[in-house]
Amino acid sequence: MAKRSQLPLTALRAFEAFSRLGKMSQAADELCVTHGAVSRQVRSLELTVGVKLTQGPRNALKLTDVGERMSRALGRTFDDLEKLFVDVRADGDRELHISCVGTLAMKWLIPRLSGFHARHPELSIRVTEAYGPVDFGREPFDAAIRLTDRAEGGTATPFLDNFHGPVLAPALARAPGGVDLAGIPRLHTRPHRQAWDEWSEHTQMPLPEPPENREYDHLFYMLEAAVAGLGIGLSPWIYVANDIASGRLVAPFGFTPTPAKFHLVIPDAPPKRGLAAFRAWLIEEAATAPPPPMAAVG
Amino acid sequence: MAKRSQLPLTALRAFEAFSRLGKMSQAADELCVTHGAVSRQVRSLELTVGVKLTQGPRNALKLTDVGERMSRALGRTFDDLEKLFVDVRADGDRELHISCVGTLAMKWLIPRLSGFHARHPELSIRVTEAYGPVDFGREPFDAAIRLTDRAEGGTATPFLDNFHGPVLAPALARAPGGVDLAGIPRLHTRPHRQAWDEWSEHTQMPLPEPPENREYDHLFYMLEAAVAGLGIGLSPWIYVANDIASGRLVAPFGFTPTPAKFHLVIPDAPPKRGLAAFRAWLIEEAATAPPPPMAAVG
DNA sequence: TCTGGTCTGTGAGCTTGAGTCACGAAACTA
DNA sequence: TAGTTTCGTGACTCAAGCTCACAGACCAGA
Repeated sequence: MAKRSQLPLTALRAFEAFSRLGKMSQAADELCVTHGAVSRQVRSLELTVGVKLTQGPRNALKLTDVGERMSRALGRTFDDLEKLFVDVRADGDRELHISCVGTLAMKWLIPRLSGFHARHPELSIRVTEAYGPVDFGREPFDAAIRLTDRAEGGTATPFLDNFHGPVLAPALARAPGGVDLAGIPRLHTRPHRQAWDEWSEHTQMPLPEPPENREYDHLFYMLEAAVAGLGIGLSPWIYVANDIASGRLVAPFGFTPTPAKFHLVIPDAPPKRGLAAFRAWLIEEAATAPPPPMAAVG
Repeated sequence: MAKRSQLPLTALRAFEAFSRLGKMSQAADELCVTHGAVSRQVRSLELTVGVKLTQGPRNALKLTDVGERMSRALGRTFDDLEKLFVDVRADGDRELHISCVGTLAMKWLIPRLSGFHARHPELSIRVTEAYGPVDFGREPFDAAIRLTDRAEGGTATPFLDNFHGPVLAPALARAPGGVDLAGIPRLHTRPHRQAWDEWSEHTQMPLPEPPENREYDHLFYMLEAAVAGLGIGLSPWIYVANDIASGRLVAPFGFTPTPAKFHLVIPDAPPKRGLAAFRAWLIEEAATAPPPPMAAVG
């Protein structure tokens, strides 16, 4: 019986508008439908509750007593509902939800976010790790950060160049005769096996067969292996900047720019409040980030 | 912006059910839909409010903080809505809404209703005047009273025979030579012009041409004219029983049953609470009503 | 009393939101 | 490793809900 799952919500909304405005045609305007639609909805509501809610001649419809009572209660309830909805939406306005490739998020974006919060205390950033192409019509993201060489599904603003280069533990690099790619085990990541070939192409450096190839499921594991002296790995600059600064890793060949850059992708449709500020901050932050040691031009 | 006219009510209901039950599949059961429907609605709600409401792996979905707050407020609001709806429906249950041919309502039903109220104080009867065939699927009536010789759109129970006969003012009837249909102006009602012919047919009485024919828009006007001595009119018994008892009118030919009887028509679908009591009372009341003076069998 | 204006009711037909079905993926569990 | 539970989703379907256009009821002013 009368469970909430069966509530005729559309009819209730139509009746609420009619009862508040007094005229079906005005209610229709508010609901952006025709008066006929409201008329049908009100009639259908009367049928399901089994009570007449309206009375009087067509051109001067009034509510019945029951209709009057229902109107008052309904009005309050819809006020609540509307307020709730607006509140939650306001939460949404205060929060920028960024979809970001996980590695950049962890090593670059999140460590810098406190600066953004200090400058824009009224905005909060929520970062979700994601990799594939983003579809703003399907997921509630306000923007996405992706490493790509072309825009995809929205307007993409490049804000950070990407560099990569071989890194290894200092102890391994200090071997007699300098760093020889043919003499050190080579470390790979499974998601991006072609990385070394790309680097060779970008730098025009020959890539001799190494004594051994090791493969890791994730860049972080690979980097830990490199720090431990297990071989030489290829890594984007931003992920190892700290390790190089602290001397845990060295980059004997420097870093080379890749064609792909980090882009901020924003949906074409509605420019969300705070997004411009975020983009400006992002570009500024990227500009002040320390540049990598460049590759010795071969 | 975010006006109540644009509220995604279905999505809100789906999310409310999901947030209360914790599982999409349970929410789907409650709403009598598939889990896919709930999934889509929740996702669409997240898109329109621009906030993620759920998080976690598929098989153990949780609400986000915003989702949690929204859930609480939504739950309360839907509680209100459900309660309101049930209350109004309960009003409907206490009230029997009868569609009744106006003349019977005024002269017979309404004067007797106090007896019904005394016996069933928990029920209230609302009588609306109507004439045409009733469509319970279109109007919120619980039952209808019609003068007909066949059932129409529902189950019809005959409860009161219909009689008709010529009536006129006593002064006019006392004319020398008794009442002569050929010598008295004949009164008609516009909605039922063939009434005199039907009476002639039922009684096998010849119907000579009168000196004059007068036509009235409504039976009541015609009866007033008869009381005023303007002519002889044909009226159903129940409408003139009081006038005859009080001597304002006389019926020199008595009254003749018509094939049509008064029927209580009730919808086939849901037997409304109190309707059985009303029908019983109606039949009883009709049985104890005084019979008319019968026609002298010609 | 006529005429024009306002408002709602309604038959017929159309559009699209909401749902179904069936499959797949992700996370557990034994 | 197989089985279970649960949610996400592409493709398709269907009827709730709407529009359109007309009609009927009422009113007001000339």
